[in-house]
Amino acid sequence: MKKITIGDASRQSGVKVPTIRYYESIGLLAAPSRSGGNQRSYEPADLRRLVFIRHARELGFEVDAIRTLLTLQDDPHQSCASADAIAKARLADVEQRIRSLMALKVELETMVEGCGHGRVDQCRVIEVLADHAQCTHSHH
Amino acid sequence: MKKITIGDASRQSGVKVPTIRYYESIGLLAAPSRSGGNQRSYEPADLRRLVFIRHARELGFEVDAIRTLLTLQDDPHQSCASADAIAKARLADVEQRIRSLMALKVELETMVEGCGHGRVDQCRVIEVLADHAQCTHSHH
DNA sequence: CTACATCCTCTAGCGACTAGAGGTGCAAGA
DNA sequence: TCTTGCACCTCTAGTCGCTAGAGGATGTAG
Repeated sequence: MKKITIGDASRQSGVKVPTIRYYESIGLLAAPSRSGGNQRSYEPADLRRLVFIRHARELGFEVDAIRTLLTLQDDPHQSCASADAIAKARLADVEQRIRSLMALKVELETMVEGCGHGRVDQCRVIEVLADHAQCTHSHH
Repeated sequence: MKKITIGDASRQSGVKVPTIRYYESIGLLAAPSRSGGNQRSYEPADLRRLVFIRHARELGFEVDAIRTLLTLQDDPHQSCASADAIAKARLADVEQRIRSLMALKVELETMVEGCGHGRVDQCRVIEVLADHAQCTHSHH
């Protein structure tokens, strides 16, 4: 069997080399065996784990949540209630973020549209920032 | 005129006390005069600046962008092209974020809906994370 | 005068990496 | 065989925008 170096693992998983070492240092990925001159040598299972982690990070899961998801994956006979709860919490968070970003978008659009491209003292961008009362939304 | 302590400034601007000191340390807010036993004493103009900063932060502007916006505000005869550009860049960023969060939401919803609340080996949450090919969207 | 809140400075920590220094290992071409 | 040059190693420090805490000084109310 050919040995998988950290560089190969990086290319095959899409996780950068220093990030792989970082994941090892925080215990998200088990330390692999070393071959020859102290170089890390990975197994296919490690690659799958890295892809899992990358995908979860792309979905915005925090490292702690991923830690839990990984232990669940390691023991497939457990109830998946925890995984479900984590995903639901993340979904709620994403929905909340979308709501505030939408409000923010409206506010920024008003600012940009109101800018007459003249001097700063007529600029709505600066004006709105200086005087919160001018906001269309007052939720923040 | 009564002296405005850092605590008053905090209450009136909505910026926390350590954050005000932090803003001073990074040069976002000028160091105020000190009165008596070395305590900071603010002017009304400082309060307006703090509100400006807080509002800009709430809109997601980075400290560097705020620095530029503040220098623009200080010189109202300048062209507001920079302010406009900063706000437009921020708007584009917000729109991009909304788009990716929407895609993410769809993916999370699929995961959560697909969870049969049984054991982990039938859980779609874990499954989707382990195998990226199962994503409805493939942009990431 | 005594509490007690508020202020001061300074350092360290958060999350999730990223960058760089300074050194070793390894495979391929001359 | 030697050398070139990339990939690897460890370690520390930096990123961003704060936040927390230690340890001490000051200000105010009763």
